[in-house]
Amino acid sequence: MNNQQAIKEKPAIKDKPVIKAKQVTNRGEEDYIKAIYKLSDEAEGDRVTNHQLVTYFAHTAQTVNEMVRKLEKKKILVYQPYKGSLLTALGKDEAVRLIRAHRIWETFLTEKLGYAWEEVHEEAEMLEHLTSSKLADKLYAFLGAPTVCPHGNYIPVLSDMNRDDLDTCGRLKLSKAKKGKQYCLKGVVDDKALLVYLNGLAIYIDLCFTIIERDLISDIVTLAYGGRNTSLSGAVAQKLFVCEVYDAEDNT
Amino acid sequence: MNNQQAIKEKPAIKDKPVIKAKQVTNRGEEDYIKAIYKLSDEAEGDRVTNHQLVTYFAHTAQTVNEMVRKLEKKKILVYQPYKGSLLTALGKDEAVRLIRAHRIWETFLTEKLGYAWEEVHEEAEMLEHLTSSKLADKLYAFLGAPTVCPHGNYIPVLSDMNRDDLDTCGRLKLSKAKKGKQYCLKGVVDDKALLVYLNGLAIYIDLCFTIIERDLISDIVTLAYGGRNTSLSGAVAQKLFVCEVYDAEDNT
DNA sequence: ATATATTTTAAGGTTAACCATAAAAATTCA
DNA sequence: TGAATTTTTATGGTTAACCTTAAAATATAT
Ligand SMILES: [Mn+2]
Ligand SMILES: [Mn+2]
Ligand SMILES: [Mn+2]
Ligand SMILES: [Mn+2]
Repeated sequence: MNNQQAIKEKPAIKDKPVIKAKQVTNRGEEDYIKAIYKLSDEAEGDRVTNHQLVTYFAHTAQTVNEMVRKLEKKKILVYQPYKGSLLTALGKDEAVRLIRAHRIWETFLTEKLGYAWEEVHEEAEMLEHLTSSKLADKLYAFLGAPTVCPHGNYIPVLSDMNRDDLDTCGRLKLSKAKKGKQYCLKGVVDDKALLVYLNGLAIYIDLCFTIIERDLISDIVTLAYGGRNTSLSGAVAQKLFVCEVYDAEDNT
Repeated sequence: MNNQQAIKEKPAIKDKPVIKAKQVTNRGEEDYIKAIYKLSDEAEGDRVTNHQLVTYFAHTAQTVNEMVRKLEKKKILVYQPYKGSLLTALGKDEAVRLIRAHRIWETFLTEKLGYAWEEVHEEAEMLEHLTSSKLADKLYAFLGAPTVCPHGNYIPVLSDMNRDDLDTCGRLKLSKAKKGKQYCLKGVVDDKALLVYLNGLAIYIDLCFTIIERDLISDIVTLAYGGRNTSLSGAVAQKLFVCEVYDAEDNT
């Protein structure tokens, strides 16, 4: 209905249809991979049970089973009924890639755009799925190759791909810290309610404090910092990662 | 099956399930909105026919019809069979919001991450759908409130929301330019093949040139710039937007 | 060793976004 | 004013990612 129908020569420059998103894995699958990677830290034998995924995602057992079986077919994990799932090397690479992208975005949003640390997780949770290695690497370089995200968690690099202790390395859960010693906060679990709670207590990454009380019966840790004392439940203390401070400096 | 089942007190800080992506419109719909907005520039009476969408997306007529009817139900457009679709005010706002996000991302990718201008469209095409107004505004401020994207197209701001001439304002298609006059390239259609082609010809935004030949029979424009002459087809010239340069400066 | 509880899976459903085939309706052209 | 062409729409499919209900398999605890 227009000019050139017989003159069809070179692949001329013409209006191209919008590109189709054709990814290998999609958001649903990718979030399962990350979840299994994360949950396998705590679980015995590193296996992640379907039940863990049911509670983590608030999906039905049926849905979890379907997803797990699908990822199994894709060689991303090995699944044993009643035992749980174990990521393959392929699956771990995927997980680390996603966690890397996630933390890079979180760093970008806080460092460059001025987001608060409790605001970045949701955004990163979406952006991570659209992040090619190229984009991740360019962003990472732009940020100056940061080692940690705003919550103090390590941003993995390629050489970390198969390290299993990504989230602990060198750090200690505050719940395992000892009375009388001094610690520095180096990481927190990225949970919005927790982050807002910590804001209210003026607790942030790199804060140093002394443990002045450790009540093992009520499971309460009491910290002293900035001229105040704060008591935290064991549940919260389990979500804070610290390093011991050896040189006893003044930190009022 | 664990510690506190009777002690259910405050909304305690516990593991939250991963957030669910709950957007009002999704990628498919959003790309239709943008397409209708873009195509309505050229179309008569601003209406966009289903046929235009069929060729634009390379979707079937059936699919286009379904999407159009769905968007109609959502009050995003008004559709008249055999006539075409017209965006409502709501639809236009959506379109401009998306175009704004798209161009902001493109600017970020080139200005901050060093992407080439032909590499950014696909990335932006995905990122735009995950961009809240908050994110768009923060990115925009971070970029220093740029007026144009890497392809020279205007980045709309809120006050532009209902302007219809977003993509022309003040500029002229090179295909309409006159022999002997001098012009400055101010914008190009964001088409990858075109961008790569222009790279090869050392043609970029803000290049100034003189039209030394305008062959209306063969539909060819010949430009002189940087000590060279280049001939472009009318099809290409239609995708370049220029401003006339009045002060005849030296630009060899 | 059973009974109970938990976990898995079978069977079938929903919605979104696509597809194909073909009938119906409107437009355009001679 | 037909006849040819184009546009729309009715019907029915597919896949991905969720769901419910309920049966089957396994684990655990007495
Ligand atoms: Mn996070
Ligand atoms: Mn995610
Ligand atoms: Mn673009
Ligand atoms: Mn898009």
